[in-house]
Amino acid sequence: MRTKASGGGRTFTDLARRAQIAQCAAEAITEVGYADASMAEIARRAGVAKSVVSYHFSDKEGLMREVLGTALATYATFMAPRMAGATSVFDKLRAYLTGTADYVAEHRSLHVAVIEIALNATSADGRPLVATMPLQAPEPSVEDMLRQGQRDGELREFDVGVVAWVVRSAITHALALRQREDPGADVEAYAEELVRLFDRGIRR
Amino acid sequence: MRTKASGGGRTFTDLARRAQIAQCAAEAITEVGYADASMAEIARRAGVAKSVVSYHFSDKEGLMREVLGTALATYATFMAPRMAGATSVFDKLRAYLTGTADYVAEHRSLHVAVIEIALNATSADGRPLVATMPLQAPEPSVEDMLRQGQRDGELREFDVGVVAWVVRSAITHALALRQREDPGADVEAYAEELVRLFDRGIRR
Amino acid sequence: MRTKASGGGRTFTDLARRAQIAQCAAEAITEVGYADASMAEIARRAGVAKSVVSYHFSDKEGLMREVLGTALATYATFMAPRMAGATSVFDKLRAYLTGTADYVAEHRSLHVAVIEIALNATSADGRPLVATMPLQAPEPSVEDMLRQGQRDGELREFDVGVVAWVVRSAITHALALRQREDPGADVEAYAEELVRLFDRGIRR
Amino acid sequence: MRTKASGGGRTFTDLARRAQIAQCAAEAITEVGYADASMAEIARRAGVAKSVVSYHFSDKEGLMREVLGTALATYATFMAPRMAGATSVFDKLRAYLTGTADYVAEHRSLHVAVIEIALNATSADGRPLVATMPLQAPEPSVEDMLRQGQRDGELREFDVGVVAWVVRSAITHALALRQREDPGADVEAYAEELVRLFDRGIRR
DNA sequence: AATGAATGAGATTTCATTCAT
DNA sequence: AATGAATGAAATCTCATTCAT
Repeated sequence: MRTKASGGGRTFTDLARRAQIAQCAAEAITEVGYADASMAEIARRAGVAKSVVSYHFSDKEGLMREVLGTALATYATFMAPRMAGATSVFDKLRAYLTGTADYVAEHRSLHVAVIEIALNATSADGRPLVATMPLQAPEPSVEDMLRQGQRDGELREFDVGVVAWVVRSAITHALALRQREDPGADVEAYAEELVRLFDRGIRR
Repeated sequence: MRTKASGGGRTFTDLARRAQIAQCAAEAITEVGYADASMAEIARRAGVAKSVVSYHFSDKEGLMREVLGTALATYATFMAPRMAGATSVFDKLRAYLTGTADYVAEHRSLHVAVIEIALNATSADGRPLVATMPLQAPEPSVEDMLRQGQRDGELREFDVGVVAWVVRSAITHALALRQREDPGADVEAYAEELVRLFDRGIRR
Repeated sequence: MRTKASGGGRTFTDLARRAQIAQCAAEAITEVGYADASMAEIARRAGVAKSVVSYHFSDKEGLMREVLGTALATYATFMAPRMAGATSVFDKLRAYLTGTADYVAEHRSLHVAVIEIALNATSADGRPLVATMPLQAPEPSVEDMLRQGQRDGELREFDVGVVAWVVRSAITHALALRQREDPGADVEAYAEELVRLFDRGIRR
Repeated sequence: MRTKASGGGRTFTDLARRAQIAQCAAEAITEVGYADASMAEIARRAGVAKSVVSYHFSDKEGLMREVLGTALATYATFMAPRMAGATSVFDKLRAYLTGTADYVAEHRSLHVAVIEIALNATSADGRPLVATMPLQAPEPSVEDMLRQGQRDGELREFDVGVVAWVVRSAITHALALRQREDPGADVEAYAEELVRLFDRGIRR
C-alpha cells in the first residue's frame, strides 16, 4: 500500500527522491555553474538515470522550482529560532546577519544555487523563472526591522528600501561570492564586521 | 594604404566588428542570461551570420574575454576623471560610489554581463573563466582608499578586506540586481544612500 | 532479468546497436572515403538519428576504435582455423595468403575501413588514431613464419622485416586497392599468384 | 606586360603560385591526412590568405587535380633517365624499383599525397576523383616490362596483371606506409630486397 | 594579384525530453 | 519506481567559397 504524503498526493519515497535530486541539482549548479548543470550532470551526481529525473519532475523548470522551494523552506526553518529571542533592532540585525551567515556556511550549495537560478533560469515564456513564482517575502524581513527601528527612534532617517537591500545583499550575494573566491575565509568574522559596519551606519 | 590598427595586427573594420559583437553579446547576456545567450542569439542581435562571430573570435571563450576586457577598459576610462579631484578618503569614497553608480546606469548591459560571465563562464579546462585571466586590479582600489583613511586616523579600525568587499558589492552586484528587479529605481539616490551609510559606518 | 552482457556492463541490445552502427560506419567509409563518412552519413545508413550514434559512442573517435576492434577480432576469429593445420613455412604462407584473401573478399568494407582509418583518423591530440591504440600484434605473424623458415633452412637469407612487410601489404592494401579498381577481379587467383611469387622468391 | 606561359593562358607568376600552393597542399595532406587538410590549413602553410587559393584554383577539386598532375609529371621526369640504359627485363625491374624508391624518398609528400587523394578525394558527383581524370598510364609500365620478359623467355608464366600490381604496390603504397611507421628506415635496402625477391619470384 | 570579410552549409556533440519495458 | 534507448532541436565550431576592394 502506498504511504501517501500529506501534500500533492506523493508517496514518501517519491518525496525522498525529489529531495535527493534537488539537493544534487543544487550541488551541480554550485560546482559547475547554472549553464553547465545539465539534467544529465544532475542525474549523474544523484546516481540515477536521466529519465528518473524527468520522472520525478515535469521538466527542468519544475526541478529548479523545487530547489528554490527547498531553499526557502530550509532558510525559514533555520532562521526562526535564531530570530526568536531578539527584540531590539540591533539584536535583530545581529541575529539576522550571524544567522544568515551560518546558514550560508552550512547550506552553501543550496544558497549559491538559488542565486544562480535567480540570475539565469528562464521560464518557458522567456521571463526569469523567479518572476513567475509566488514568492512570499522570506522571513525575517529586513525592511520591517529597520522600519521598527526608525519608529522607535533608535535609527536615523534613511531609505529603508535601499539600506535593507544592501544589508541583504551583503550577507547573501556578497558573502557567497567571497566564499567562492576564498573558500577558507572566516564567515563568522565577516558577519561580525557587518554587524559593526551597519550598526554604526544606521544608528541615530 | 592598409588600415591596420595599432594593436594585435587587426584592421579598423575588424576592431569595429569585434566591438559591435561584444556589445551585442553583453546585451544578450543581460537580457536572456548567460545560459541562454548562445552564439546564434548573439549573431542574431548583431544582424550577422553565426559564422561571422566565429570569424572574429576563435571561440565563445574568446568572445567572453573580449567582453570582460572591454568592460574593464570602459570602466577605467569612465572612472579616471571622477576620481581625479578627490583627496580625502570621504571624497574618494563618494567619488567611487557615485561614479560607479553612473557607470552602472550608463553601461548597464556591459556591467551585468561581466557579473554573469564571472559567475558562469568556464574555460575549456572547467575552471572559471575569470580565474584564467590576467586581471590587473581594477582602478580605483577600495582597499587602498580605506587603508589610507585608517593611516590618516580618519577611519576606525576594521577589517579592510571585508569592508572593501562589501562596499564594492553594494555598488556593483547589489545595484545591478536592484536595477533588474526595479528598472525605474533611482540610481543616484541609491548611491547617495550608500555614501551616508558607509561614511558613518567606517568613520572614527 | 536484466540482459547484461559479460563485457563492459553493456546490455545485449546496446551491443547489437553498437555492432550495427560500426558495420554501417565501415560501409560508409569504404564507399565514400573516410573524409566524407560523417556521423550524419553513418546514422543515415543505420537508419537512426545522429544522436543515436552519439548515444552509443562517446565520440567519433570512439566509433572508429570500435570499427578497428571489431575488424581485428573478426580477422583473428576468421584466420585461426585456417592456420591451424599448417606446419611447414610454405603451408603457413599459403594458409595466410589464401585465408587473408578470403577474409578480404568476405569482409571487404570492414577491411577497407581499417585501412582508411589507419591512414586518416587522428586522435584529439593530432596523432594518428592507431598510434594511440594498444594494438596487440594481429595473428598470425608473418615475421614469425619467415624467421622459422630461415631457422629450419628452408628459406634463404633476407631481411625478414622487409619481406614480411611486402607480403602483408600485397594481400591487404594491394588487394583492397585492386578490388576497388576492378571489383570483379578473381581474389582466389590473386592469392594463388602471390603464393607462387613469394614461394619462389624466398625459398633457398 | 604579361609574360604568358605556353599552356592555358597563365602568366609566369601565376604558374609559380599554383606550383607553390600545390606543393603546400601535398605537404599538408601528408602531415595531417586528407580529411584534415583543409583549404585554410593549406593556405596557412603557403603563407597566403585562403582566398588566394580560391583565386588560383576553381575549387578544391581543381587543386587536387593539380597535385596529381604535378606528381605524375615529376615522376615521369624523374624516372626517364633512370630507365634509359636498361634493356633486359632484370635491369629494367631493378631500375624501376630503385628509381621509384629514390623518387619516394625525394618527393615523399608529393607521393603520399597522391595516395591519399586517390583514396579519399571525390568529385562533385560523388565518384572518386581519380576515376574522373584522363590518367595516361604512368611511365614506365611494369606490365610491359614483364610481358617483354615472358616473350623473351627470361620469365616464367604468371598473370602479368597480378604480378605487376604487386610489384607496383610494393614500391609505392607499401614503401610509403613503411616510411610512415618508421621514418628512419633504409629505403635503398628496401628496394634492393625487393629486387632480389621479385627477381627470384618471376625468373624462369 | 591579393586579401579581409562574410556566409550558408554542414560537421560533431549536447540538450531536455519521451516512451516501452 | 526505474531505466535504457531513442530522438529532434539546438549548441559550438569548421568548411569551401564568394565578393568588394
